[in-house]
Amino acid sequence: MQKDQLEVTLEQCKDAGLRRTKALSMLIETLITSDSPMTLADLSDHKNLTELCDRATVFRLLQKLSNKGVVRRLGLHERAAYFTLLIPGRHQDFLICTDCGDIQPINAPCPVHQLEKEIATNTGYTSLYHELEFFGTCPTCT
Amino acid sequence: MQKDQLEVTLEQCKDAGLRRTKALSMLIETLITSDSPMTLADLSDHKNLTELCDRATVFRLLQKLSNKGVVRRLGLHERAAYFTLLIPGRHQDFLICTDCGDIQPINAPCPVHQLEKEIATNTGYTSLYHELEFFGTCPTCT
DNA sequence: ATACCTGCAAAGTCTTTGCCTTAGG
DNA sequence: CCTAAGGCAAAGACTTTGCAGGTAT
Repeated sequence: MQKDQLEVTLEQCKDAGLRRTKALSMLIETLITSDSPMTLADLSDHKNLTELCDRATVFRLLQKLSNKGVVRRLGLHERAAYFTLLIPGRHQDFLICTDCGDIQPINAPCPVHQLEKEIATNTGYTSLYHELEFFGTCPTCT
Repeated sequence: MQKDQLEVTLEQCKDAGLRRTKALSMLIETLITSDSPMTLADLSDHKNLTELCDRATVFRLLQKLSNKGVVRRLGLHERAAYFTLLIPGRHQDFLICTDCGDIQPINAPCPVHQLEKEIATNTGYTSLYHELEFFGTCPTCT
């Protein structure tokens, strides 16, 4: 099943015009095997890849794969952290344009608080809070 | 109302042992006025602050304010972007420990997809997707 | 053959710190 | 006064790019 996924993804890459190199295969395999997202450093230092290729290669592969929509880049939009005042009782989720970077607050009630409570009880995590962001292309950039 | 918020927040800062300086007041005021989160650069280059103090000052203030729980730092946890394979029909949300950085996938059904559709219709954004992360202190780090 | 990939090393971009001066309380 | 805060400039931490040589197709 995971083996299939590797082939499927490599096929996608081929269709996208990428050559089938060892680095590419191993990168994809590593991502498939991992059950959570990985950073450039995680990947480049992973035993699968660290001997096999340079970090610049991993970087460029990830870059291409993001553009082709094969992988998704999470967090670090605009390469910087965002800060916001922490006002008790107030919570904001956001809608962000992946093209122009425009950020707007969402005024719909956040549907996540209930789940947050459940997670607290189920996992034993304390001081829970969440971040919810929607990304897409805004009408102007379409 | 917003004026009150400024005073309330400055009071918090005072309780936290911070001195009331021009830079601090203006930083808070700027954050209150903004309706979405701002980066270090946004703040430091903002007309309110750019002439008033150095970026290092803004940086240090934000750092203290985060520690005191007056502001929250969004995104860029671990100072790096995360990558994940984009498998159609599969979607993962995450639970992350703010102490040790442990990331685990959440297996509860994601309660956000419905809202995502509504947002698409209401705003005209296309290609919508979302990122949802829960943060807290894991049992081991408590 | 000929694009495309890579490794290496250098250049960028921001963040973070050290140190000495300034100024709240 | 005494200690926290701020300015300036240097140091870090990663990311990103240029170039010369290797490789899949």
